Amino acid sequence: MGSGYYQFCPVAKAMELLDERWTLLIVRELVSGSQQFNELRRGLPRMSPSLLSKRLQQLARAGIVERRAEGSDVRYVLTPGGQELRPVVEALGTWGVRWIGELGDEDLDPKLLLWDMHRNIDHAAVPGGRTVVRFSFPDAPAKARDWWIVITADDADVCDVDPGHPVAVTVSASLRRMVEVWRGDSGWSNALRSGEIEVSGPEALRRALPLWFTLSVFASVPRPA
Amino acid sequence: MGSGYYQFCPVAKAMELLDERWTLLIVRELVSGSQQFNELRRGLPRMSPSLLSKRLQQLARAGIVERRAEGSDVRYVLTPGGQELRPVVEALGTWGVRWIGELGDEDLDPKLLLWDMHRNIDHAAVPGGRTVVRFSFPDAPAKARDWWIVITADDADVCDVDPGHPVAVTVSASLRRMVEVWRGDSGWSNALRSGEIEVSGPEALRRALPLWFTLSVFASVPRPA
DNA sequence: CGGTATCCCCGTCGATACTG
DNA sequence: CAGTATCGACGGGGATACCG
Repeated sequence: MGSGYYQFCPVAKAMELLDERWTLLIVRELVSGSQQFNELRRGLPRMSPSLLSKRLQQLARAGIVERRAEGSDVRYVLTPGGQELRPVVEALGTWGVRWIGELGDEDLDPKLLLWDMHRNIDHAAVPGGRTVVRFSFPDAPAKARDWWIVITADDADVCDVDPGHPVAVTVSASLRRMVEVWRGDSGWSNALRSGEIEVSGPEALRRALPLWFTLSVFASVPRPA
Repeated sequence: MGSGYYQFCPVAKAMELLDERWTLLIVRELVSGSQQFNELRRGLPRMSPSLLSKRLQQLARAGIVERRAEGSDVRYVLTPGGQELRPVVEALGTWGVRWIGELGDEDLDPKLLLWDMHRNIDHAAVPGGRTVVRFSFPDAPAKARDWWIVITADDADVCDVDPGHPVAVTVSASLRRMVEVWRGDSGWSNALRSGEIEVSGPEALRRALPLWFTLSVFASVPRPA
């Protein structure tokens, strides 16, 4: 960037750091609980690893992130100053979900959707043992059509190939509708009633499934009239 | 920019618009009450007019700003969606004032300081008629050393040349200290007691002067321990 | 006052490959 | 897993001049 604004205004000073491409999305990921390098990458698929590396260094220099290496285990952790960026991220998301209505087809990344969903599972609501949910997006390109989330008592994994375990429930929907439900643009119940999302499997599980997934934190933001 | 993040996340969608250089500072200016093109420029001295023009068009296209031309009078006004960016600007400023401690000498722009101060005058606290306050920054370059604010009942003007009217009070300080007081990093009383800011003039006015200026909205943000 | 037009430099970012 | 290395294109944006 031109790098500096040459202003003493706190907003300007904050933006000198935060207006660079990707920076605030990295903070979002950290706020969401990601800590490892490749974990961050999964939440930022279009970002090159070198750029992520560079940004993490910048954030560390700025005192927003601390790099903690214990042996070969490396973790990026928000400092107290970094944690206070949470309100910034929340304000941006709240604004975004209200005022950026239109999502392009390019924005509908199933990998990202599943990655988001898997880390917001309400494990207490899911039956014990191992539960496999299959997602099917008939309108997506062949390679991105089928996904599985394998849920256990305290973990969840995303697969883009059949993990082999028996599937408890299958969710079938257009990618767009599924994203809209996740974001809270549209409700589960409407989408189910209209048949735009189909859930198949034993009735008890079918009914329970919407409770397994805690939706995006922005889903509950009221929308403009 | 690479322009898009290709994510449906509301934070990402918001940043697609707002992470471009200068954009959020324009919003800050609009939130602060500026409406005319050259008024905006005064709050963004280092921004080229062409870029400002371009950004305003982008903001208009995004539905954040409305361009209202009545005859030859042109005003840029925040739409309802734009007004809801206020919490974003406030969150950024609140974070910035807490965690970006160090201001470079380059950040200490007296023109910007006076511009900020003049639009935050508590006219009810200032004596009636015309009151002229002179600011003197001995450490600033010759051309930026002396400034005058001419305050009337419902207006205030900044001059960088002596407007000729009798001066009611003169404030003398280092630019840095004055900025720190304005931002709330340092209190009026400390700066006055230590002599780092000197106010000269009739005692009643000298005492009253700190009340004439409402400090930055971020001045009251509590600082980290 | 309210902008456009132009010009060119330099840094950013993206893509990809590769290493310990 | 956790990054570095390299490379090239592109375009953002800074400066300045100018117009109605």
